[in-house]
Amino acid sequence: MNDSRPIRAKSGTNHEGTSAHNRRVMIDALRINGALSRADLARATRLTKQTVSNIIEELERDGLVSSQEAVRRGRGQPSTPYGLVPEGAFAIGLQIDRHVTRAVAVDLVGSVLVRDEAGLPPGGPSNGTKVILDLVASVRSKLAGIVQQSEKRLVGLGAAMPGPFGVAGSGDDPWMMETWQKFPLLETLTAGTGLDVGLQNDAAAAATAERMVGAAHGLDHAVCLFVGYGIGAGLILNGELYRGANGNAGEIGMALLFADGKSTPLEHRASLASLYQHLSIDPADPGLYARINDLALRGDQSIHAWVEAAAVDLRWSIHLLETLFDPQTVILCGSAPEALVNRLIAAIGPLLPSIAERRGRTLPRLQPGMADPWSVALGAAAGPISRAFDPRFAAILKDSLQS
Amino acid sequence: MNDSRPIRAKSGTNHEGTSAHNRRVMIDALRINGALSRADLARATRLTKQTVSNIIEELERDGLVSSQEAVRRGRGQPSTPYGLVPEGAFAIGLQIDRHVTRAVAVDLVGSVLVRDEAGLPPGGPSNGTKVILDLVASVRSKLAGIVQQSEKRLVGLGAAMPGPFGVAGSGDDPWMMETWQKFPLLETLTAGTGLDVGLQNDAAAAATAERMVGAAHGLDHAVCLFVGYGIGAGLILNGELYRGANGNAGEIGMALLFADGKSTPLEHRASLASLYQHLSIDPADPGLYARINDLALRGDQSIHAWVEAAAVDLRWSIHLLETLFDPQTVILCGSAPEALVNRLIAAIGPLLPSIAERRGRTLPRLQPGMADPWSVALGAAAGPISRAFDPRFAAILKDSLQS
DNA sequence: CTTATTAAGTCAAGTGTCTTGACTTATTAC
DNA sequence: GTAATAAGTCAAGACACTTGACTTAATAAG
Repeated sequence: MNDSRPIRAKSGTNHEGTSAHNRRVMIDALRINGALSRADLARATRLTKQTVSNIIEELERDGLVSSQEAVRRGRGQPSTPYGLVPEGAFAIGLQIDRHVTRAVAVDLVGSVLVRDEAGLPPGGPSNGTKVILDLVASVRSKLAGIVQQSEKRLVGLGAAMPGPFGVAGSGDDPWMMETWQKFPLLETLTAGTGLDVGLQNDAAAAATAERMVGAAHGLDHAVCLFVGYGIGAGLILNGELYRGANGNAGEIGMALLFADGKSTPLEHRASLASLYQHLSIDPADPGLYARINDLALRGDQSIHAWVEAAAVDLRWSIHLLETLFDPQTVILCGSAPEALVNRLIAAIGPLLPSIAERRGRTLPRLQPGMADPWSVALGAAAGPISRAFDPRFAAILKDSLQS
Repeated sequence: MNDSRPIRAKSGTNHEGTSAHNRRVMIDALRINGALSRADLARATRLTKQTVSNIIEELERDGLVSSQEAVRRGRGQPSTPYGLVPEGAFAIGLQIDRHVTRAVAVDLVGSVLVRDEAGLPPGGPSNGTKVILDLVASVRSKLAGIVQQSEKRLVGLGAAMPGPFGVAGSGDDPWMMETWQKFPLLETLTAGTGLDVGLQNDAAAAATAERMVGAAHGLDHAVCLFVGYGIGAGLILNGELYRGANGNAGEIGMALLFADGKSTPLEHRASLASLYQHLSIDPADPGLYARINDLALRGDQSIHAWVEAAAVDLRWSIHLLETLFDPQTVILCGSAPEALVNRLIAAIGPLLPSIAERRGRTLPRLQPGMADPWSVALGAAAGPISRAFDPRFAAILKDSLQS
């Protein structure tokens, strides 16, 4: 009876877990509602006034919240609102894309303090690693030049790149990201920066950004359809980013569409890659963004056909995401010029009927999100901040407390 | 500054939440691994031996676990394994389908102790409510006849019916479920039984059943594709059933497929309803199940064409679910005869390429699940048991503790 | 202007649950 | 037979939330 099978169980919790959760709940409440008094916090979180007082005192000592001018709200002692201190924490966000890498430094409330980018040489990680590490170091030192003690308050480095991760020979990827996807990026970045590093795909990063400072702010169920070089969906489910069993959830770009007897991945039909192909543009062109923006603003005919075709696929994608995830809202975002995203949204409507057509909806079914080449890097930075400060089941458990 | 906007915040937690979580973690560990000693539990949950001892003692007093014969495992004092006591808790599961309603009584480990069914008269809730309440009462009294004190250990009533819920005029539903979907079933059942009632769609119930006693046992990320009168997906994400913002997540049957220039919901192409139509069978026929089972077993030609056509759509559905949810496995189940599900699985293979093709997979991408007319009722009953005993984020929070 | 009422926030003691470290018990290895 | 090992208990301790009385500071009412 040599019974050495591993025992699977979820982790238990203890006082520290309780306390960690309550701290996170306070920060979350202040992020969603803006400054609140301790009495407000006590009512909203169902904790006692005393507990809230203790936690707020601690958060204030830690430099995460600060008191504001007292507010008279009728009879009774005026309340003292507390708000998040933007300089309470920082994170570095890193986007690795086909031809370029971008890094930003972001604070606790999601403001971008530093941004910087560099071209990625061809050849994948062997040539790109140094560029990336230099870029991160540069952003980090610029941040240190702007705010004091930034290093002490740096909660981590979030990296974002196109997925999927760890998939057996996707093979037909013509954009050379496969070498990056196979590369031990996490380990390299950890070793090269000494920071706590997280990795997610670009759509997940975009969703994280939308949740922190965008259209998904305060929502617990939102899907971000991200149109970039590829296309993917970032999933906010139950108030947390959903990653799936292997970090590849939401890779809708790999969904196969059947038409005319052949199957094509969505990504080949509705993505900037397909637009570049349609326009016969070199994706490595540095003036790309401005050029597309210009075309979109002018309503150029050359872009029109692509927009119309992509809108058909996107309309269906949105319908499908609504049907499967039942979110409060779908957000269309991208690392594309805003003008292009707006044209897409205009062309997509009206939406297909779906379970999202409910009586008493308050949010629109489809909303524009950030459309900005920096949104992925911002989302990448939002990852560590969310992991460090948002209420999450995992944060309560013992195995997440020490390590 | 009359500032009375509602403040949104997540609930905090306290010692009770900690304790509730740890109890649930113990029960979960025993459910997944079978009987375990306190020392094993302490290692697996990262709690101290002492804490585990206290909790196990309490669970034993509550009749949820019991000690087994001591086991000698080499040097050191023999360990005393503790296992779940099946009679520790019971739940009633109720399935409401088009022409029939089924109820089961289930124990803590998911064994069905009582099962009973009744035909549903046409006319929707106005005629059906009494039938349902009588059925529940009958199952309940039969359970009381089998086990002592069953009423005291009844944790709730789970109901399952085809979704979607609360959707504005789905209109084209030819199966008369719409009147049920609009009916305040939850309130009626609560009032009529005095039990804690939960409601979910049939696919979600099937997934809950698979997680408790089926192919998803111990998995944290699994998708159950449920082929019944309609078709839907039950989602186990992060170890919990995912319901979406409005309880309609996974309603893949409403996904529109485009072919030959027109759009058709998946449900009209791959579901038992479509099979009945294909075979020109009356779905109200009481001998339906046996007849289909017989046809499937014989490999009848009349069923073959439908199987082949449905397999195409199901293959694609599985591909899509893998792509969007990145689960550990997809489970095909149904309220269909097992022989039919097996034929479908055979016809579906080989699967389409997707992100599920990973190096080092241990689980098959597609597995057969329960195919049994009673599986939905079982899953419905599994709902309250899961809510009462599985580790869940919500169970830690203060607002779930008292009410 | 005075007093009652209301609400925010503090104080200090209390309670529940996990943790710690020493100890007991039971078995196998040498 | 003794040492080593592992399960499990005991009792004190630590931690974080709770309780209820109290203080502070404002508005409403007379």
